[in-house]
Amino acid sequence: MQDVARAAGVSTITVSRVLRTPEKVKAATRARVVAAVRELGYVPDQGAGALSSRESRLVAALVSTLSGSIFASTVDGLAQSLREAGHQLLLGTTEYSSATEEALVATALSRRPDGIVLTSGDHTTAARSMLAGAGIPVVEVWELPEDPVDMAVGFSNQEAGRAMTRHLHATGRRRIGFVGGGRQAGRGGGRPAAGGGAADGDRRGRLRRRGYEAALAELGLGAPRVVPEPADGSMVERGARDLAALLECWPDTDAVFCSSDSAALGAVSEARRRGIAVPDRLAIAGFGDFEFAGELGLGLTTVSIPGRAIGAEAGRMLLARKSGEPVETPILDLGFTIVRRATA
Amino acid sequence: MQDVARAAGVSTITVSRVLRTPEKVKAATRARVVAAVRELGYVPDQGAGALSSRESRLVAALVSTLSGSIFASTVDGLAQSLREAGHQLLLGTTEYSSATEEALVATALSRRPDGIVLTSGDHTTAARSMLAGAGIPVVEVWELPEDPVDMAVGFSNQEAGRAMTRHLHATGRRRIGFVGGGRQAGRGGGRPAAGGGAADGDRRGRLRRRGYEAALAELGLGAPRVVPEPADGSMVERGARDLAALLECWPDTDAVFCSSDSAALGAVSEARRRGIAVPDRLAIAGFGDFEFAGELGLGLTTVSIPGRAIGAEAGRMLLARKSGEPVETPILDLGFTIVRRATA
DNA sequence: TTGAAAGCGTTACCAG
DNA sequence: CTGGTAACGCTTTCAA
Repeated sequence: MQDVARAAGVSTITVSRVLRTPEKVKAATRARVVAAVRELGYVPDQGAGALSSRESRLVAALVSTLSGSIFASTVDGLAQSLREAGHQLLLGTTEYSSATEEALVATALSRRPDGIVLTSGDHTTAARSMLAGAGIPVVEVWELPEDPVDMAVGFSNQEAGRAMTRHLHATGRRRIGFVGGGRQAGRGGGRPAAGGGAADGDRRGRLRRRGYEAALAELGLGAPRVVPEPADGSMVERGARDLAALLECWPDTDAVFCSSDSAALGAVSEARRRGIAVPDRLAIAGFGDFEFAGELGLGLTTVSIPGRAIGAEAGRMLLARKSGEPVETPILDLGFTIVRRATA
Repeated sequence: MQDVARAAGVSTITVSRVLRTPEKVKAATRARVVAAVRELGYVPDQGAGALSSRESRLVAALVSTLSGSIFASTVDGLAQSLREAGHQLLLGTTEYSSATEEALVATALSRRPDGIVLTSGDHTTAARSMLAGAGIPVVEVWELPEDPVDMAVGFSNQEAGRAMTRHLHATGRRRIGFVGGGRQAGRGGGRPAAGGGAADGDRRGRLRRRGYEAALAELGLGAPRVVPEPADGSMVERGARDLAALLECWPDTDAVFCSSDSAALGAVSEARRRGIAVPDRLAIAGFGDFEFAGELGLGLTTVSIPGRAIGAEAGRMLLARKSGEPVETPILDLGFTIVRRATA
């Protein structure tokens, strides 16, 4: 910056002003500075600027994973809305471990971001207190926590599970099972089904399952039909194996709600292998409306989630809050849509 | 940091040492400092540290998009390998515009990252010179550019196109078409098929198409069969429409190589709609080995790419270079695999 | 409209 | 093993 100042015959602060508030500098001076900047290929150091101005123009996002159709579009939407507002995105992946999340919250905060986005509603107490103490806006996405740290954008996973179960009931099904999610709490054990494409944390899957169970109770459909210990492997494989196990226990099952489209894909495959007519003998519903859901005569009935919009809104809320604007809906429910296709 | 120092009865530099090089501080002192850090909930400011040490522990990644099964796992792999090495990821999305990329290169460099990863092989001259002038390691991923800026990790898209075309030939096909990629250069116009899920830039699609054309020539299979102006819309839709158009022009086509699995999915759907037997009457091959490729009796024959490994390797190369280790293979070909399933 | 001085929170360098 | 001092590159605040 000093080089630029020297070349333009001004002081460094004038260079700074040309870059940040050009209208406050006389046109002639500005032109000289701009020329010098170009000439020297000067790229300002935002880190130094942040240190001085106490504004980093950085937003951190902590997601469990990017693989597997779930959060990628949310991050994409977030990155885009931040870019348009001149902010940058610091990304961390927690791999579904809240211990890792806690560590990442610390490293993220050490960059002094102007805000932070989390794709998880449950945090360690240490993480929560760091977040609260950071004094920056926090947005939790993809669910609507009962006890949000600050703001939230998402939808009710429980309502989604309930709604789909009721949809299955409305189409005449009475013996409805649940596949591919909701590992028992306290079960411990390894990370949730890796690779899969649908894993989005036990927590949310459990919420959808709770909605399923609530609907069963409301509708008087008897006890839940869930295989106790989900298989390992990818979500697709798990959907297949869970369905097999489920039919083992309850052969008369006439519908299953799968915790993700990937699991539903596996379940549909398994049903076809067994010669079970879908949906005539067995209705299958998914969750997520992944790319493949509408294709191939598969026509998967599923729940569609506005993933990209969630990210974009999170960015907007964060920046609004930062610039002091009041955020009218700090807990924003973007809802979900039941997409009725062929399988249910 | 001063507060911590005061609380522990030491100087700030000792606090710094406890945090960065604990072994250089006497155990007793260290314990006092650690206690004070915990007590006060002190989180060091890495930005300030970076300014002082000229080491940001930040790596920037510029990808075209995260949506759509292509780069998500690469970014995931990168984030993970960086995290394990104590570095953080700064993410930007270019939305397939090299003008946006140029702007993002500038903003990324303004954070003084220790390295930068790009999912594109073509950059504006301005971008190239900024990258070269930054004096940091650069890794281009997902292709092996002829004229790399610095290092590269990926595979040959052209070879992949050639290999799959030869595979189709080896299975007896002689009238082979190409679907779903390779918009004509210089055509201008809007961004490449959005949403799709398979779009990974015109450039790489074009390379695969070039490989397809090379194979046709080598094998004496006549002129390429490509519809001149690809349809808009999602990649899946585009695959369907392109196939329809292709069969319009060359009704006797007996195989198509689709530039992505999404396009192949659309093509398979279209073929089924038309009652065309796959693969008996028409073989269909994809690219990418997306999650759905192996399922549903679809059994899509495709090309599998080690996306996650590409990201992980990119991180490793970057950090190796940074720490002065020699990088034995600055242009790393991770190859591809032809996955033969049912459709071809 | 422009500039000088004083930091921002940390680490490098050199002493002790 | 520990500390003082001087940066790092920028912006804020106050003057001119």
